[in-house]
Amino acid sequence: MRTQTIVFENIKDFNLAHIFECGQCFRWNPSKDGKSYIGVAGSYAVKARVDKVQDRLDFTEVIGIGEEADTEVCNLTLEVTGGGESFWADYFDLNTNYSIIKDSLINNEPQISDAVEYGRGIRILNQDKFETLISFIVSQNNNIPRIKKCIESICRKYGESLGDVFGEERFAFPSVERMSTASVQELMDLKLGYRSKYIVAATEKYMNEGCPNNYEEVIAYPGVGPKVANCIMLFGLHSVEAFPIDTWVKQIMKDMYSFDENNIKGMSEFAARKFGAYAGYAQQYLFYYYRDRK
DNA sequence: CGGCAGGCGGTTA
DNA sequence: TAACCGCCTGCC
Repeated sequence: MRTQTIVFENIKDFNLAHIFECGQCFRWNPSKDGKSYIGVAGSYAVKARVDKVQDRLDFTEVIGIGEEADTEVCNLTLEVTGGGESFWADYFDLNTNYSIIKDSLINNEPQISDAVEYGRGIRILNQDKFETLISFIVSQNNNIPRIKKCIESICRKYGESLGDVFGEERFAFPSVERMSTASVQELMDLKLGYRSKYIVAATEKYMNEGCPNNYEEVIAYPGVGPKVANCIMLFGLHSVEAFPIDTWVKQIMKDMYSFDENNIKGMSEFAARKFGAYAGYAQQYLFYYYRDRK
């Protein structure tokens, strides 16, 4: 399939590895060239690359995906099968000033500064709501490689083919309508396990009621508890005050603030008080920092 | 083999 | 309301 190129210039606080490895998305992977990530967002395939902008305005250097161009000014180059500039600017949250967010977090809680520095190129993506709902139902009691495999299987079976892009066939995440054709047995065959019935029921509910708009509506979905609901709020609805508490965050809160690991309520209240409207960003910096150190 | 991985839903006390 | 338990699967 043909692609077009979109370039966003002079971006700060942006690092592909930080963005794609901080637990918010499941459909991006490093490309073999070591300088790009390839993914699918919405119904578009995309290859993303970052160039570091040097002192001379006419010279840029393509850097590897693990390298640092995030506190420096950089350019983001996207090869995409569709979507306009505004779609991709929104997807990558390019109109948000992360320097302000990071300064605010560190001022209110100096103990978080190492984590913020470590994940300083993180962006909270604006992902499709239905995809986020189903993906995080799949994520429960599950590990990342298998979550990615499960979601890829769903896309392959029910999603629209995007044709051969960047070396292999890519598939969009299925629409609600297409997903509603799936049976529990079919999903079991895709190795989704006991989450299969949740996915069928959640798709049905979404078909009937439309997109959930707040935490109470999200957690009312089958297979969605507090942790998954907060992930959907943060990653799907972009409610950046949401603070998902998973097994990693429990460990972090125990280590940093001596919380009992069962005291979820206490951790939530602490996060709301300490990080306020930016709790979701704090969660991402902390999660990425601690998980990478294990 | 048991334990565990970005939990949830149902049951029990 | 808190504590416990079973659950699909894959990997170590």
